[in-house]
Amino acid sequence: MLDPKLIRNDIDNVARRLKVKRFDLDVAAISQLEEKRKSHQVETEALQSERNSKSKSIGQAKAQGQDIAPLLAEVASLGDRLETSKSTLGVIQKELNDLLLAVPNVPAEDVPAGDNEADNHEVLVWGDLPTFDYKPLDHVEIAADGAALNFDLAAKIAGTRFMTLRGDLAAMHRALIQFMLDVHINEHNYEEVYVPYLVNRESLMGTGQLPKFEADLFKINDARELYLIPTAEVPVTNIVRNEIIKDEDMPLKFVCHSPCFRSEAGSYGKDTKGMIRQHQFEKVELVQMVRPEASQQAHEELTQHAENILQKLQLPYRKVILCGGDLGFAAAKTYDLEVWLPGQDKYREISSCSNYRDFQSRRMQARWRNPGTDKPELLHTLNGSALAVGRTLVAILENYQQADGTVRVPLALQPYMQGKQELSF
RNA sequence: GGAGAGGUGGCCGAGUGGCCGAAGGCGCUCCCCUGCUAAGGGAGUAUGGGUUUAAAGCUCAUCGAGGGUUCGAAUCCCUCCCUCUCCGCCA
Repeated sequence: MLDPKLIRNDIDNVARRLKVKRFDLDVAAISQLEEKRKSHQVETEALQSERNSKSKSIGQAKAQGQDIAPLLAEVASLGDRLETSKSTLGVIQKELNDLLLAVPNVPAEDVPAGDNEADNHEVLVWGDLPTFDYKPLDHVEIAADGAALNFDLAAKIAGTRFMTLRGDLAAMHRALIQFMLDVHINEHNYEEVYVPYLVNRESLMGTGQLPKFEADLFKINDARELYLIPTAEVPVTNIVRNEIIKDEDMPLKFVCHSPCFRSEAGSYGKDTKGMIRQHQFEKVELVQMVRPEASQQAHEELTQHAENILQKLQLPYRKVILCGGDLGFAAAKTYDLEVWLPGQDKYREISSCSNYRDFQSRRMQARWRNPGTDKPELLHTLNGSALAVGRTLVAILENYQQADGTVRVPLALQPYMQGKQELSF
């Protein structure tokens, strides 16, 4: 959520900046509602104040044994007026709030203009693309012939957009998770957390998935109204919801492995083949809560932490900064890391690292105590995949494939696989 | 799943209709006293919002959450959530 004060005082500027994100802020509707809100709130609070003081004097009169009937008469009509005023205010506030909850974050100053993926700017390219003396296979051709990777089996068990892994491939999948966690914990100084995979509405509101993107989520069909997490970002970031973090505990740096569940409504027809787009996948997620002035620097570092995984695995990739039109709802700025997939002959997203600034914090009331002012202030949140495990597996299969149909195990991963150097299918 | 007890400020804990945003204690901050240590005295110490910006002032809300009763609710009623104890079940 954007700062209501900013929207009140500088709405045209906010609208202008949101244009970069291809979002049309309804300035007229908001200004009008805001005006109504103000007058009704002032009126309601005045009535409340009056009622409070009258009630107090009734109490005092009663304590002194005086007749309170005249006072009661005085207050009689107050209740109704207050009731009316309150409910009108409630309606206005809800309307305004619903409107504001649907307004995306303002992009950072250095976010390039653009409509979609095609307009993202390349920041760097890393690694040499592998060369093959045959047409490189895609991961499905490499692994799905045998039992190692099986979509039909998963379809029987669950449905489309699921997969099963068996044997060495399942082990490599697990090894990747372990490897990534170890690097982030030991080299990048993150604290590992384990969190619920089912979360409530408030948590999803906090990070911005709700109310706008309900269709992308799997919802549990019972009275508890829980949702399967689409990313560990949701439970991990919500650790600080309604909290005031001590300055000496900042910044908080969490790493979390979790499964992710996405309904991917509207994605049908895209990536129907293979494990690129699944309803369930594993991810190792980095989350940071930092002092506001530190978030830009933290964003660069966090992205570098994700890049380090790709570099250790010797996977060629490029880093792009998302243009306004491609930027997510809650993000102020995002770097995507795209890994090279020889089977597709292109770069594909494997990580997305975002700075949310105070957008999520404001929704969550996540604060830190600024020692300069000694007051609670909104902190900044960031997160990034480091990395999406399934897509990393795809990248290894395709980049490390050999003419005889086997796949080499990246050097960094071998200690996590009992020294195994090669997978065959 | 069954039975019971609870949820109050950073923590402990009082409060069962008005004088309560909340006693008292602990902790923390500042000051005083004291040649160290220990002890003692005083003051302060929740969060969010509104009031055209900031500060002050004024004001509203918040005692797990949401409704209700009442002129007035931490306190009474209803629903939900959570915690604890015992029994059952269980990885």
